Amino acid sequence: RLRKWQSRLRVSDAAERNLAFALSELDRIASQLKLPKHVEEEAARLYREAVRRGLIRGRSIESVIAACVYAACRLLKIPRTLDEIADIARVDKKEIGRSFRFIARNLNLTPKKLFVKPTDYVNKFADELGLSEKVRRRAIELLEEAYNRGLTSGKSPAGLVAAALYIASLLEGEKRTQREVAEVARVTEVTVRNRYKELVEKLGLKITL
Amino acid sequence: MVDMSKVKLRIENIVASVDLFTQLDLEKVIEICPNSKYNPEEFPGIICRFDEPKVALLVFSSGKLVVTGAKSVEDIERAVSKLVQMLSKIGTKFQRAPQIDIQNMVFSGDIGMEFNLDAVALVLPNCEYEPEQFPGVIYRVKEPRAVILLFSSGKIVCSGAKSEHDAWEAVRKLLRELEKYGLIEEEEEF
DNA sequence: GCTTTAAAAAGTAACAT
DNA sequence: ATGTTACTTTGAAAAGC
Repeated sequence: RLRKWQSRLRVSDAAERNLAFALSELDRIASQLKLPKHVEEEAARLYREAVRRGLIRGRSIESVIAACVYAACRLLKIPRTLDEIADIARVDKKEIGRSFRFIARNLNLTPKKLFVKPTDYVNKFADELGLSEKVRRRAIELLEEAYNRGLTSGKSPAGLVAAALYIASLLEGEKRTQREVAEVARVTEVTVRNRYKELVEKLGLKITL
Repeated sequence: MVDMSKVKLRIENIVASVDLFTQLDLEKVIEICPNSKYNPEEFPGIICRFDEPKVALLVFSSGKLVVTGAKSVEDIERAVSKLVQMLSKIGTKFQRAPQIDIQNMVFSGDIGMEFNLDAVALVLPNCEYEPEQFPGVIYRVKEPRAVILLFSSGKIVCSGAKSEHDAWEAVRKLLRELEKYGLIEEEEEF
């Protein structure tokens, strides 16, 4: 009986140590990303739930915590790219993505709950690019038009928003380069260019610059 | 009834496990396999490729094999016969006929209609859609067990099925769901 | 869990020219 | 700025770490 007792203590010790480590890792990521307190709390809630359901097995605590941070951002509509999280977490993007998809499946985080409007990304990227409200509005119009014409399905939302902002910045006379826009959206210039070409072509935009 | 008349499926790959019921000395087997690779350090089996039929075989010392890349069950049977003949020349004795089990079949296909994947993911239960990471909707069918990747073009990939019939059945179930949630009508907005 | 095999879908990325 | 090649996702088995 004593042995059983000791092993229980050991187990709870390990569980507590893991939780403490996970929460400190969460704190580190949240503060570096300057996330609102409620996002950090949501991520912690998701992590505890994932642990309770045994979803951590076979996955590193770090990748799951990073995945919970990303999921919390999505659920609370705080735009943050997976790349930004991968930069500070010490697991690669691929691993975080796998953990994210796994917890999303098992905690019933449906595409609907996780959906973040392109508008939110427009504002985030525009903030970082110092673009005006006029440019943002124009970019959003372009994105709605593109969506209605079936040009967005399957494409990277970040790439689409980047291209829309690039075009809007040209149209409104607040030009940003493809490189600048690609950098904040965390996509390559080639992606911005490809989306840009398609939007200009299929939406019949005339850009004379 | 679901309209499957425009749906197309094409076999792309078949994976089978095979038991030859004979232990194999891989050091001898490598000698008779032209283009083969064997690094026990990184992988315990010999990786062997045939041009006709065009398949890749993983040969293990237990006498078990994995045959991949085949486009038909017959290709797998021919590949196994070919290997058995090669092994016979090396003196391997066979007590009984090899047992072949189809483990996985991969199909590419087309539903014949375009989809707004955001709309699909919004209402289709048990699906995944993360366009930032992968352009298709991932839909898991319970029975028969299979997974279908649905792209905005209407093209699909079905994997995990153990027979062509199961693959068609899985696609039929996906279409039933799409129809049930009103995603089949040409809701293409122009 | 990982290692190795094959193949498609469509998108994005990496590196070369 | 293009073009090529390569990688993302799905599935399963093999023997062993």
